[in-house]
Amino acid sequence: MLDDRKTAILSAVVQEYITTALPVGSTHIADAPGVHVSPATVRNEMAVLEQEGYLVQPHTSAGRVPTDKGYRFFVDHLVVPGVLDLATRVRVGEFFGSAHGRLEEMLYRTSDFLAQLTNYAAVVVGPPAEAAVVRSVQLVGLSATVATVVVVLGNGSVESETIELTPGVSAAHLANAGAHLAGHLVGSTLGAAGELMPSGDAVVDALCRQVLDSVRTRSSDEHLYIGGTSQMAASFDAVEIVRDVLRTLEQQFIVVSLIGDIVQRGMSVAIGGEHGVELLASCSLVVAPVVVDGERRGTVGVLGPTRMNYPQAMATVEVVSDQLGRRLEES
Amino acid sequence: MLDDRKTAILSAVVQEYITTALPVGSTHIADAPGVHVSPATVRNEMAVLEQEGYLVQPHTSAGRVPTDKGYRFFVDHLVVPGVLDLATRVRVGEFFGSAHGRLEEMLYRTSDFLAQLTNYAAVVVGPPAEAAVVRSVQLVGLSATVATVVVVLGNGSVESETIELTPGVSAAHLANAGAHLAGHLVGSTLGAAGELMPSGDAVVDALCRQVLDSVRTRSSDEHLYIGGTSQMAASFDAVEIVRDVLRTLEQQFIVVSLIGDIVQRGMSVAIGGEHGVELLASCSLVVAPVVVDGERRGTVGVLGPTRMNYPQAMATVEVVSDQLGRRLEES
DNA sequence: GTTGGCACTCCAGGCTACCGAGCGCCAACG
DNA sequence: CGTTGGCGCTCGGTAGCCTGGAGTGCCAAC
Repeated sequence: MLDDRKTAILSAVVQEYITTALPVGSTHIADAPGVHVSPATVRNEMAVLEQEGYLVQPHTSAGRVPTDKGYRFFVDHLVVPGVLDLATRVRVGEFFGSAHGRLEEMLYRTSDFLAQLTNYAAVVVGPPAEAAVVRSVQLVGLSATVATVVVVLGNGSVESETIELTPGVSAAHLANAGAHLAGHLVGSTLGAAGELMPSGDAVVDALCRQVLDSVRTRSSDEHLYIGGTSQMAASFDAVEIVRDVLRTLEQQFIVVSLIGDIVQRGMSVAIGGEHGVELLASCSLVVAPVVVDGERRGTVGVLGPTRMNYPQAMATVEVVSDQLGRRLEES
Repeated sequence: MLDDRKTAILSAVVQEYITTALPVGSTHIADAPGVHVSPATVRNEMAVLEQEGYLVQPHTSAGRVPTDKGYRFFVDHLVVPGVLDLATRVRVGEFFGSAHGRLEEMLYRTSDFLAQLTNYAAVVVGPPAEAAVVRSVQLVGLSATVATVVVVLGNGSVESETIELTPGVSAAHLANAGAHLAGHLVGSTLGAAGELMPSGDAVVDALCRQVLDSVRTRSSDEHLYIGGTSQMAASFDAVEIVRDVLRTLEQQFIVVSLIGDIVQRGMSVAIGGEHGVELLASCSLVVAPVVVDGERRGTVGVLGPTRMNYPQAMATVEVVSDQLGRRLEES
């Protein structure tokens, strides 16, 4: 595809641009490791790289800047799986060692932590509730027309939902339905639980179905935790981009489906326009699935400018997702 | 304090600056309502207003810009409690009419809604858990060493906390403690519940105390919901300010205590430096308590630039807090 | 006290010039 | 034939200069 020298040059351009954010000229690259030729030669090669779409010039006679395709080649072929520096590994270890408390809180703090490590915004998609074992189901009446259903899951998360009661449902109905549901669900997962047994009371059965529907709907949408928006703001200098990114992050379902899409396609990095979300065109996303007991349970990732530090981001995301998975395995 | 004409001039300057964001010159307000004098006279008056600290010039021979003190006078003496336009009132009505579901979700959606109405960032501080009536307490063991306590409150919110069990606590202990706590707490508020009765079992009593402590600690900190950070980003044009504001918002406890402080002092508007939070020096905060059954239960507010549209923001915050209070009364 | 007039100040925007970084091309070299 | 040094060219960025306009402060006159 690209010969060794072009590869070395592309790599040097990407790395230089990542650190300086300035278009990279031939002389800056001439004696980079793996290159060591005259600037003139570098220019010739760069012209080719530009024709092939790996680099662009902001204007004639300026230095070169990597394109999305250039970054793509870089992450696919040139990022060595490098080990994270010791200090960071220690910090990660300490963080997860002392992490405790409710699942939701831990996930939020993880996103914040990841943002601090990378200096980009970080996202954590929580484990879907439907995959966790139900430990308890409870139906609590709040008024004549409103009740709350509370489901406690084995991974430490608690899902609750408010439901409107149809008139004629009494406290006894609620209690029966609660017991019936508990018998049906406790010990299995929300996703796997089969059809509900009839209880012998039509009102109770209808109520159970209503509760189950409402819980199922909710439990299928994944929770999103976003940290480090301020670091994101710091890595762009155009306020319009910051606004666009924030606007996108506010619509959590976009982000969740975007991340789901990336992971589904087996990718770990989405660069610039690749993901197809207009407002995030100047961003890249580095993600890694969180694996618990051999299955994917959520995702962690960082969101930064396309000129983000991919090696560092990838390594950090990798370590954090791994540790988070282990942490979740314990419970 | 200020004679009528100075007052009218100050008011005109503030309003003009709010809409244009440009320093205001004497000719622009010479024939504003309540002024109607020549530019020269306006200039004389403006010079006095500047000496007294209500206005500043960005540089010699530029127009005037209000100071924090100028805004303060404006909101204290010149904002007529004006009624919100009909369209907005209708929107608010529709919003709360269709609001349902979990308390947390509704509060989040409220903050988002308020942000859209005002075009500033919006904050909602949830009702403190300790003031709500406990409807159910449940203790669920997750493993030999971890349990979750779930408290369902009368206002529809659900508080949960994970606790570490001391070795030797059995499932039976958990069940006993759960029942004991339920008997103690259900029907009263977390804040008001008195001393725990001894149950006759030392292990159970210790466990109950542990749970109660942990729930009490958590229930005293108020939950914060922030919406419309993107609108905030749009109203500043310096990316550093956006970053600073985001950084502050990320540390929720700062915002919560700031808002609590403002409300406590009986204020509804904090302008620029008044609140003492360095990073928010170029922001103003308009807040209103949410009153449920005659008592303060949370707060709503908006956070915008010091040159925000105070009349509109104040009216909107007022209406939303009022409607939210009514909505919460229903449950 | 209010007003028109006048001189002054300062910013914003446009214009020019210039410098430097960078490129492409080409001829020469090994 | 790939590599290299050289040369001319092209831009962007910065600095300097000018000018127009908006605005002020002051003063004298009403």
